[in-house]
Amino acid sequence: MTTRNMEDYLEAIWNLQNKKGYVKAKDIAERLEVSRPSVSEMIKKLSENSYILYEKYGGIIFTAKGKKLAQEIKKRHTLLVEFLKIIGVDEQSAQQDACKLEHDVSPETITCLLEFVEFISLLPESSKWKENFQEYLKKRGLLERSSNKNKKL
Amino acid sequence: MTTRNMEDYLEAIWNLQNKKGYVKAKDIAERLEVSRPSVSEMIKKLSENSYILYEKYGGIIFTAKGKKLAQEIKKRHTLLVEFLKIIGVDEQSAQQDACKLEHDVSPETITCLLEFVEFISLLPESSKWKENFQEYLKKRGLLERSSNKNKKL
DNA sequence: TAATTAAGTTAGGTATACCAAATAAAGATA
DNA sequence: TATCTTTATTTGGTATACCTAACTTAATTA
Repeated sequence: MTTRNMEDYLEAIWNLQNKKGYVKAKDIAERLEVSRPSVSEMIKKLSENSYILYEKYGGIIFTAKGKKLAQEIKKRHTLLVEFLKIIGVDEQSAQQDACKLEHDVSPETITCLLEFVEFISLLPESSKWKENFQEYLKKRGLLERSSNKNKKL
Repeated sequence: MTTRNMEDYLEAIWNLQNKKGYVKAKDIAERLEVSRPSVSEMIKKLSENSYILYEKYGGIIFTAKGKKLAQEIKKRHTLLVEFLKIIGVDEQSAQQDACKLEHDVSPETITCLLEFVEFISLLPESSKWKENFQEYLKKRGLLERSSNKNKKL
């Protein structure tokens, strides 16, 4: 089994791979804001669990298993961001939240989210779903936000 | 700051409190499926952090701070369950997912979810949103599920 | 009330994930 | 090529959260 941390590292490696074509421990450390010893440790662990191939002081390559998992994580992330944006979360917060939430959504919920996102995006223009929702948010904002300022939930 | 674990314990204590009127370490252990020593440890920690009042071998009472936090957590949980059910997740999975997700949703996302849930529930019957979504899911199920059986995402 | 059972705590140990400091290897440059 | 710099690893230590086994306190019941 993978821990949420292993998933974070795999995702980071995946992203770096796609962005730069190669992956250095230093870059992982920067991206995840952890120390290099932490990265060394995790690389060892991911390697022991056959998610990546790694030789000391060498490069990092995904195994088939690792690649598959990294792609799944990435898809979950993308889906969550899409969804969060639909309900009005701004891009940056959506990215941040997705990073955390992606570890805990069950496959069933993922399926439902996927269907929801597809459903919304396939709505005919005439349905005006987005406009209605926007309108609702706007009204709500005008009417209630002021009295809700300190309600954090 | 609270860890996600502290939040889990606070929520469990809150729920037991409301259900039974009092809280025993044993019950917390059962509900969270952890050992009694783990509960002792966490009780100590929550007490040190002034979320609860506790005397050895005695009862557990929330402080104002603890009560406030427990209520927030509970609200987040309830909201998440409501939302998940709207998009078609079954009750049980919704409960389970909410337990995990509730620790990681940002206040901003909570607000958006809340607005979304309210928007949906306030839709006039004539909008037939739910019916349309149901219909969509049904069609999708018939058309694509068979070819998607092994796609886990 | 004394003995038994149930509940809670302490002691000691595991696993994950983090860190700083020290060391080792690789890569760059003089 | 020898030195210096960068990068990576090892070492040793922290914090969280978990556990079992042993012990203590409280509650029950004989």
